[in-house]
Amino acid sequence: MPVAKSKANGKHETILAAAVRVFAEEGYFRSTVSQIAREAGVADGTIYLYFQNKEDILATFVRQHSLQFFEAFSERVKEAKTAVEKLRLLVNLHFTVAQRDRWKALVYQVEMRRSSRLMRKEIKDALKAYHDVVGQIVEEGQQEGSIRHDVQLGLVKRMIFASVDEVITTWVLAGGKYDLAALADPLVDLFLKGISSGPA
Amino acid sequence: MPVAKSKANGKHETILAAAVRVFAEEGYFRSTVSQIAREAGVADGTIYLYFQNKEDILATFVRQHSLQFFEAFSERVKEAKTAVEKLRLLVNLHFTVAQRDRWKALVYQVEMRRSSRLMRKEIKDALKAYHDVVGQIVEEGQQEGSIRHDVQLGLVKRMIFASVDEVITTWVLAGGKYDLAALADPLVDLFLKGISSGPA
Amino acid sequence: MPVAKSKANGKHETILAAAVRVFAEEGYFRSTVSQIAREAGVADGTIYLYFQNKEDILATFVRQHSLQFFEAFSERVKEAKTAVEKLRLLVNLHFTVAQRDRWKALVYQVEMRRSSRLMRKEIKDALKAYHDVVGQIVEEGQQEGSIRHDVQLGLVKRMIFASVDEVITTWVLAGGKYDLAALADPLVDLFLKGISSGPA
Amino acid sequence: MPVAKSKANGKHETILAAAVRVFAEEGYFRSTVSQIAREAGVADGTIYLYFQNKEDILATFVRQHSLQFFEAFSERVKEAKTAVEKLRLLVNLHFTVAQRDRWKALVYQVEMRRSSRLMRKEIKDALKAYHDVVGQIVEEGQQEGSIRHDVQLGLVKRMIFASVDEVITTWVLAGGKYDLAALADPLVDLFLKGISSGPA
DNA sequence: CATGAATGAGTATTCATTCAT
DNA sequence: CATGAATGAATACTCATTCAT
Repeated sequence: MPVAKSKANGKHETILAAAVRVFAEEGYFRSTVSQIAREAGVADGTIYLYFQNKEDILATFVRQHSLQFFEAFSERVKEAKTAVEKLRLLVNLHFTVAQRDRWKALVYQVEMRRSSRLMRKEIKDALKAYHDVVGQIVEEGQQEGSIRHDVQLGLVKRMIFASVDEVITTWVLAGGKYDLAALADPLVDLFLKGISSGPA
Repeated sequence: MPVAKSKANGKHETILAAAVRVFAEEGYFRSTVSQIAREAGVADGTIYLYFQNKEDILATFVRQHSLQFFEAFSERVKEAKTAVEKLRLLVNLHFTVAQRDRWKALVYQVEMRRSSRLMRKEIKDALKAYHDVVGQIVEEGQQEGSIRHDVQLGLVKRMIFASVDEVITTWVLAGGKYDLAALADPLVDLFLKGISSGPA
Repeated sequence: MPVAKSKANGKHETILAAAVRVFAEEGYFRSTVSQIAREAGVADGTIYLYFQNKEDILATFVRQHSLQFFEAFSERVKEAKTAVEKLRLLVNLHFTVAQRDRWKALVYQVEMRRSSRLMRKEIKDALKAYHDVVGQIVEEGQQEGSIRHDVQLGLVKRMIFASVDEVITTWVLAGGKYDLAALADPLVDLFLKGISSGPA
Repeated sequence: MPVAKSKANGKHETILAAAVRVFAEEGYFRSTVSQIAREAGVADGTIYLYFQNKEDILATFVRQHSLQFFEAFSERVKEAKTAVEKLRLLVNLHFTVAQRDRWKALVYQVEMRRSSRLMRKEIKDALKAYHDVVGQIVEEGQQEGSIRHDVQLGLVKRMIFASVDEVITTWVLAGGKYDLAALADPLVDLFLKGISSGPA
């Protein structure tokens, strides 16, 4: 069964991978199409056989990376029974994926947000998908009775997303020196119990 | 006692204010030094009498904005007795300031992170200051007994900073349509009590 | 007797015809070899089996179009007895041919002159052939006594060629809205009698 | 009395003159902005302080050259009494101007027609001005009785313009080897008396 | 003969920064 | 202090042409 011709020889992937490496090292704006081509071992013009322009490379990566993440989550979420378990799983997966390929994480966390017009949509889509997942989990938890009803869903989504995102970004920028995945459970505990000592 | 010469005629501030407006409207990278000069009503070259380069304008704004924020906080924190009150005050102030000048907030929240080398330091400094303040509050709360001891301080700092930051950014990008300050208390409640319904 | 291989399956003509359409619509310089290939229904590389390069396509068309024109003239000139009749026939044919296929005329009149090196020769050849024909007619007329002897042949040739050419070009660029052939006789009358009212 | 600042130091003219030389030698399309800059002794970027883009340089030259030509004609036409004298003057001036600066003539005659969109208008304007002048002369001649009434004005205009144009172009492309101005009167004679020997 | 993926040379244009006035 | 004309490095993108299949 033949795959799409333009992807048959994997040049699409080769270029994408090369671009991620270059973006991670140089930053999106300082990266040059020629650099990416060199890193990918192709001619400059070849880039444009597979991507519309420089920004499209980044957008494609973001789209694809998001997709893979949520597919993986969909797959693994079946293991979880309760909403809390699902939340732990989500955060864990996020941290694990980031730890597995720091370059991808760097681009996804930091460089993605630098571009513009075209990117805005990709970022929005990715964020929305994340928010939706969190939202479902929270609502499920409320039905189960494990999560309070007197919370503003919008705030909860933002708190969880932003915190996870920030912890990863910090780890990435610190050079990936420590064990990121180990922070998943403590962070989820914070989400669940808060920092207050009393019964509030 | 004479003020610094470069600030004597207020041209420094004029340029800074103009730059913030331009950055907010065009985005840092698409902004042009000429645009800023025109907006400020000075010649292009004049910019370089008051700032080292384009990036320095942004860095100066960030530095100054941070400074003002923490000065204001230092002033107002005296009103607060407990750590929890201080936390509420911090978040409230952050939201209020953002709401007061959305353009500044836009640049501070969004554009600041787009630049590089030079900015890295400014961002770090600003973050560190914020983290320090949060850290002090949390430790104070722990001594008071109002905040649990079994939390990782680093995670708490990041959670609080990232969540506040994200809520503001969302508000800014949404065009400042709703009342931001009203979200301060609910958000702090989330920090304190978490989302879990049980006694944990 | 086999025909030239490259013309056996008519692909040569197919490409040529496609090119003329593309050149006419886009202009020579904005036209792309890929566009021509697509219009002709062949692969990009196939073009180069039948033509040396982009310019050669245009040159070939010009050469061929000129040839056909002068063959047609040679054929029809037999009908004419006097030099004046031949001149009328030449101009008439030129106008009629242009009117029959405006796209070809557009390329021949306008685009032909845009290319360079290689084209210079083709244009020269085409012009020379035209000049030769006019020259023969004029000389014949001088022998017949119908055309003055005190004219500079070079100027006469240029006047006739340029005027016919210009009238066609104007018609082409105007979108072929009016009847071009009807202008042949009035134009020849101008050549013959001039604009002066007196007996000169 | 100060001239417009941007033209005060003649850089506008310097660049224009340099461009004409480069266009004449290399042809418009093969000419490079860098070449023009070098020839003018300025930096590449300086070109864009005085012209919008490459094509604007050519357009400016054409506009200016046309203007100068018609101003000169307006001035000198006062010397002429009859329509025929005016016609001789027009053709003479055209030939003389071309002979005076062959480079300008080369660009005006040959390169001008190569560009596109923007140029279309300039060419049209220049042609129209020429046609108008010829048209006025012919009509004046008809009123005087020196020019026949049974001619199509449109054809006469085209014949005269095209013939003059072609004779100049031939001279230019031949390298300006012979005396162009000497051809003015014989050519006008052709226009007036035609080539026919009989009393028509 | 035919294909079309790959090539890579070639270029207009922008804009942060400088410096003579 | 202020100006703004001049600089020139830096870069994404196109497209005619080739050649392995």
